[in-house]
Amino acid sequence: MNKDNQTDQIILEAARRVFQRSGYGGARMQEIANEAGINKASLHYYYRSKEKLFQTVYRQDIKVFLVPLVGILRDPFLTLEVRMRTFVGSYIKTLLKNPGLPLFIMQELSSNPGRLISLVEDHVPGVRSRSADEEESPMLAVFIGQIRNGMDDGSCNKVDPEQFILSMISMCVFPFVGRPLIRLLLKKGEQEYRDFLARREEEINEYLHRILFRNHQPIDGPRY
Amino acid sequence: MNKDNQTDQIILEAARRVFQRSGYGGARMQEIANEAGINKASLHYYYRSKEKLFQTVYRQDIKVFLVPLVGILRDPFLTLEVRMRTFVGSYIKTLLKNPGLPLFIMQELSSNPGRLISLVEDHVPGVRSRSADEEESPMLAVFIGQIRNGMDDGSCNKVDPEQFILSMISMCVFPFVGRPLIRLLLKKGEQEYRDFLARREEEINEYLHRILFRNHQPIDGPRY
DNA sequence: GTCTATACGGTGATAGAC
DNA sequence: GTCTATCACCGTATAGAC
Repeated sequence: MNKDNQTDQIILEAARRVFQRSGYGGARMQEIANEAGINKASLHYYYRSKEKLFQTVYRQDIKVFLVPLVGILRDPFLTLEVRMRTFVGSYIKTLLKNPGLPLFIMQELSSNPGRLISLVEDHVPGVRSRSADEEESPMLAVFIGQIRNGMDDGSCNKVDPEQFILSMISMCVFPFVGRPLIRLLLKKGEQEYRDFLARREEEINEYLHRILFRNHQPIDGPRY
Repeated sequence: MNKDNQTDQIILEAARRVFQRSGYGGARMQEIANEAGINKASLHYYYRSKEKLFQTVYRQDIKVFLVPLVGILRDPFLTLEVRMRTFVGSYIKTLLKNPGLPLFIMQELSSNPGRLISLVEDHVPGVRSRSADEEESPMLAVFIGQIRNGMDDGSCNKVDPEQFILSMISMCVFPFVGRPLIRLLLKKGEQEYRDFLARREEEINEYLHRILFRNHQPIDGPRY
């Protein structure tokens, strides 16, 4: 093993795996130590407490999970079509690389909102302002505006923009959150399900296109 | 307080709330006792161990979560359109009544698949047979068959049936799993988000219709 | 059936040698 | 920086009075 690999990084990755597997309450410092191949006391040397270690991991994970999402949703230079395709593609790829991420984030956020909400807000600019001088989240303003414009000029079908965006996110994320249950339902093995997810990107793009641009010709011909 | 209310039922409901809030690892027997308004020792009198209590709760929750889903997916007498609308309507309603259910189920199933998979299989007939004499889950066979028929006779657009069904489930369930994050993203208060979810049923129905029946006229006129 | 008291094991955290 | 040994506490579970 390369000793040049910083020990604190090794610990962090081990902790990430254990926390994602078992959650904060279920994780054991001993298990993290084993996974990192070091002693339990060293954990406390690098990260003073379990809570501190957890927050370090969670902060990074939130960043990985939210930054691509937020960036693409807000980007002022993307057209509506490109924004949607970019979002779906980039998100599925991120999640294929970190399959356990979304469930972990939702789990902890849900069981302890007060403790973690500020960590989320650090990566979601604009949500903090409760001043209500804007009716909608500024993060979605551009996206929603494009959909509204499209509906006005007839290039888009009628949708509730927020419901539409939520549907897009749902189709991308839920297959990872519900993985064990869906695998059971579809009777798919581990590798088989991975392939299924990899094919999902273009399928979602097609669905979104039909919802929003039904009156136009499909971009691709039939594929089945 | 009415003493006729069976104590074991009161305990069960208290345990359900605490387990859903904190997960198995995070739940404390003391907290459950407080929530039930009784002594900690009485928990062990009615349910010998934490594990036993948890399994009782989890078995019921899985049933509530899966039985409507499975029933509608398998029902041999529903047309394709009615099956979809029934599924979405019944599912959103179930989840509005039990908002914490899906995250709880996925969480525990994911952190300890081996321990709970058999509880799921009890309520999902057919998944157990690994004999592979059918290529697909028998539970989805009818549904998938209807979609295939529709594609063959031209009444349906081309979709991957499994991807389509997964998308339907995703749009229904994810808004509940990701509740805290979505609320932040959309800047919605608790009641506001409930209203948003209540309106979601017809929106999803419209989306599914556009995906699968795009060439037909929409059932309703524009609503926005 | 419900309580108080307690046994028992495990867990986070620290002290101190090396 | 990394280890062994140990502490203080907490959580599950049980014993036993009423």
